Amino acid sequence: MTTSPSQGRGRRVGLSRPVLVAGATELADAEGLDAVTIRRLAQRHGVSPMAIYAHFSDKEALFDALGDAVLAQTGALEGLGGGGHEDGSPGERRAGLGGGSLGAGERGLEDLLTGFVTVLRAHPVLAPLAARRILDCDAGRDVVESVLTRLGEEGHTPREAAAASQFLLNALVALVTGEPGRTAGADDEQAHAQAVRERRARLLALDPARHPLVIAAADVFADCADPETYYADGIRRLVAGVRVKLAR
Amino acid sequence: MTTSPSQGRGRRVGLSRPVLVAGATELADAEGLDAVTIRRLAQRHGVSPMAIYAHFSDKEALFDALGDAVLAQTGALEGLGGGGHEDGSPGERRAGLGGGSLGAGERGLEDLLTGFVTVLRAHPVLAPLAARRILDCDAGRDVVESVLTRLGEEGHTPREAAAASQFLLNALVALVTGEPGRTAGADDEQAHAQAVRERRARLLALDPARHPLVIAAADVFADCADPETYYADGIRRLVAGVRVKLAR
DNA sequence: ACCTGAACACCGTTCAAGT
DNA sequence: ACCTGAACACCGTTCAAGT
Repeated sequence: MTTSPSQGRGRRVGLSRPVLVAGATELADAEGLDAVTIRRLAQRHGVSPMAIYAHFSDKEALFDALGDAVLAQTGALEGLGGGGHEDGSPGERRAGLGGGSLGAGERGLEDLLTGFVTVLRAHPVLAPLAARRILDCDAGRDVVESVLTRLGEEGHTPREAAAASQFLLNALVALVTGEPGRTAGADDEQAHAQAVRERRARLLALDPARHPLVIAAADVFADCADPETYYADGIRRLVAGVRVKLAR
Repeated sequence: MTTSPSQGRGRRVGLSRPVLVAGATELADAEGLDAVTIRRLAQRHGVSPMAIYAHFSDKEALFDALGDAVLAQTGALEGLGGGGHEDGSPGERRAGLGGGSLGAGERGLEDLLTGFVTVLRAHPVLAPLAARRILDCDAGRDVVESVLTRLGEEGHTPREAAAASQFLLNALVALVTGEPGRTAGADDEQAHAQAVRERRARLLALDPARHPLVIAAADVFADCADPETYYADGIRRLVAGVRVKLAR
């Protein structure tokens, strides 16, 4: 993401964890997670496969690092960990306790989730890896800590807040991985559009007696026409759901 | 799932798609999705790897069939497709139009989602495969059709209902794959308990200045003490979120 | 001390040979 | 016509050999 990676044979000078993570991320973005292979990563950096093991104990460690790297991007966003500088008003931390209405604290939670989902959207195929790592790296825990803080301000008990944060963050990953437009190996715009068209045609060819509503919704299912609205609405619904008072 | 599969060399008599799907499912449940391999599946049924290709064009087709098989289990549940015979009252299909309160139609949607999540929970590692296939097999489309019906009864427009159903079903998969107790290769109870203990200890060892709330919630994050409540609450929140009137 | 090539035990899949 | 074994092009990872 920073500089163009070594091409052809490539110089083997700058081999390091961050460099390899960047290379693996580009590989994943371009060709999917299955393309992220120790051997291909090594080849990409003009090095023997075994050189990778100097930086990652095994493939699982590499994948963990990919998830961690995605989560680390949240640090560059809004006031997550504690040193943010965004548009949100910085002094509303303790406001809106227990309120069910749309008060000041609400905006904070929605902004937080919007920022997180933006990070996940940058590398959709890595989103599941990030989800698995959220409690296993500082950046991920910072996100969770922030969400727990907001939920506590809204009057949730620690247990409730913990369950709710799990719910929220997992659902955000689902939003990203389940985004309608998503096509596995759609490198270019052309292939994507073709896949969407085929998906739509397949739905429209269904038995109208059995699946009338699915057919009527074919356009929505085939492609995500407006991702911004898709995510904004999803987050609105999730936040509203979390605010529901559960019977105990 | 039906009968015990061929063991040892095994008889190669009953080789068929359903038999292979059942074998692959047992393999996935016991050792994870990575253990589902053409070669291991063949060996398990006392047959050459190439014999598998008589029933599935390639590995992707096998995985598709695994997802479809999970979704097919929804047919054995409540009144999903149209010929159900469960506890729910059968005549409330057209009731509760547009109501935002907790009327008759609501119970229907929650029951529907509960049934679906129960099916997914039977084979958690296959849940993502089922999600990808939901619009590509009849059983999956029946579920979607039912959800769309309930949402329409509640006054959603077709577009809204389509987006909401996507949201709901993806979130359910997230609920299952993100269930706290989940441990990758935890065959027995022993290994699971050990993994939970380690996870908890790791959280408790964090810096209390940076992650006080995460530490306080360690128990909730380490294990899902009460799955029934976890899923019931999650579904309640999701349904409530879907009922929210979005500003347009 | 470090990086490497060869090797091992696996993959999915192709293909020509066997019955 | 069907199933198979050998083969090919890949994997992740181990290990002893090179510099």
